[in-house]
Amino acid sequence: MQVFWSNGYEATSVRLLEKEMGINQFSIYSSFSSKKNLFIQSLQRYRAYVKQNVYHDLLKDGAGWNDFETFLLGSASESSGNRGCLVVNSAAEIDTSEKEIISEINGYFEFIRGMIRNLLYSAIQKKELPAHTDIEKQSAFFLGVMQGISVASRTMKGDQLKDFISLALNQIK
Amino acid sequence: MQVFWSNGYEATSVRLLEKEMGINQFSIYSSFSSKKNLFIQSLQRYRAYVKQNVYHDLLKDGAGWNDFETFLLGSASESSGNRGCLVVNSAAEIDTSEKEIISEINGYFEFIRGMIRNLLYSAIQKKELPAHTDIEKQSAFFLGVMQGISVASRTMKGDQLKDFISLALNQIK
DNA sequence: GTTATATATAAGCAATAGCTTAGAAATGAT
DNA sequence: ATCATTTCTAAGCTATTGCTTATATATAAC
Repeated sequence: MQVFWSNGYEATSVRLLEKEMGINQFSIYSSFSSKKNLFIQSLQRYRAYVKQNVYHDLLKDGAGWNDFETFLLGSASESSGNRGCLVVNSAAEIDTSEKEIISEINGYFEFIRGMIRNLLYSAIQKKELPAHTDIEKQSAFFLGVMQGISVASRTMKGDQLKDFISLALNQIK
Repeated sequence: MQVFWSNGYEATSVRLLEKEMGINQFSIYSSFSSKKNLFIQSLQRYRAYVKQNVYHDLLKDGAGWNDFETFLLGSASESSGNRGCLVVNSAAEIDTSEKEIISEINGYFEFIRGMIRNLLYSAIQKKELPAHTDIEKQSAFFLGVMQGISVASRTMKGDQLKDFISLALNQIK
C-alpha cells in the first residue's frame, strides 16, 4: 500500500515492491497472484487504514458537523505537499477499462460519501445544521471537495489550500 | 498530448506514441529528445488547447460570473465519465521529485486561477457579485473545485456531479 | 527423529521498456 | 542534374518489465 501510494500504480515495479516489502518476488506472487491483485488488496487495505487512522473520530456515533469542520481545517495544515489520497491518485491514473480496480475505487468513494451523509444527518439532529439541509446534494458536494483537496494538497501551498477548505465549509451556511 | 491524456504518463510507451503519432521512434526522439520532454511539451500544448477550445469564452474581456456558471454547469452534463483534465491527472500521478513536470503543472494551475481571478473581478465590476468578494480566497476555492471536478468527472455519475457543481457555485452567494 | 508441508531464495524466462545506430528516401539549393 | 542536407524507416541496443521454475530452508505433525 505504501509503495503504491508513494509511486503510483504503473511506476511501481515488482522489484521495488520486493525491496520495500522485504520479501522475494515468488513470495509476492504466491501470496497475491499478480501485481494488479496486490494493488487491489492495497486499495482495500487503504480503506481499512483510513477508517482506523484518519476518519476514526468522524465515524463514531456522536460525530457531527463541528468535528468535520475541525477535521478538514486541520488537514489543511498537515497535508500541504503530501502524497494526497491513494484512491484519488488511482482514480486519476487508472484506465477506466480496468473494471475490478474501478469497482474498488467506486466502493471507496461510496464509503466516504456514506460517512459524510451520516455526519450531515447527525448534524441536523444536533441542530448544527438546519433541518432542510439536502443531505444527498451536500454529501455529493463534500465528496467532490475532498477529491479536490487530495489534488490540491499535492499542488497548492498551505494558505491557498486553507482558503479552499474554509470556503467549502462556508457553502453550507 | 492525446495519448498521454488517454493513458497517463507511465502507461504510455514510446511504441504506442509511435503508432498513434504515425511516425517512427527515431523521428520522435529527434524532435522531442526524450519521452519526458515530449510529455512536458504535451502539457504545454494542452494549455494552448484548452485556451482555444475549452476556456475561450471565459478568457474574453467581457466574460463574467454568469458565463462561468453556465460553463461549469454545462461541463457537468458533458464530462461525466470522461478522461478528466490531463494536468490534474498528471498532478496525481507524477512524483514530486520531477521538478520540470511539476513546474509545468503549477504554471497551468496558476493560469486557471488567474482566469478565475479575472472572472471574479469582472463580475464585481458588472455587479454580478458584491464588491466585498474576496477574489484571492474565492479563486483558490474555485480552482480547488475544478480540480475536484476533474476527479469527479472520472468517477461520479452525471447527477451527482451536477449537485457538486451547483452547490459549489452556490457557495459564493 | 523422520516425514510432510509450507515458505523462503536465487536464477532465469519471454516480452517490452526507453533510446540509438545504420542506412534509405525525400527535399532543397545551386 | 548534382550534391548536401534533412527526414524518414528498419533493425537492434541494453536494461527492466511482470512472472516462473527449480531448489533450499524452515516449520509442524506424529
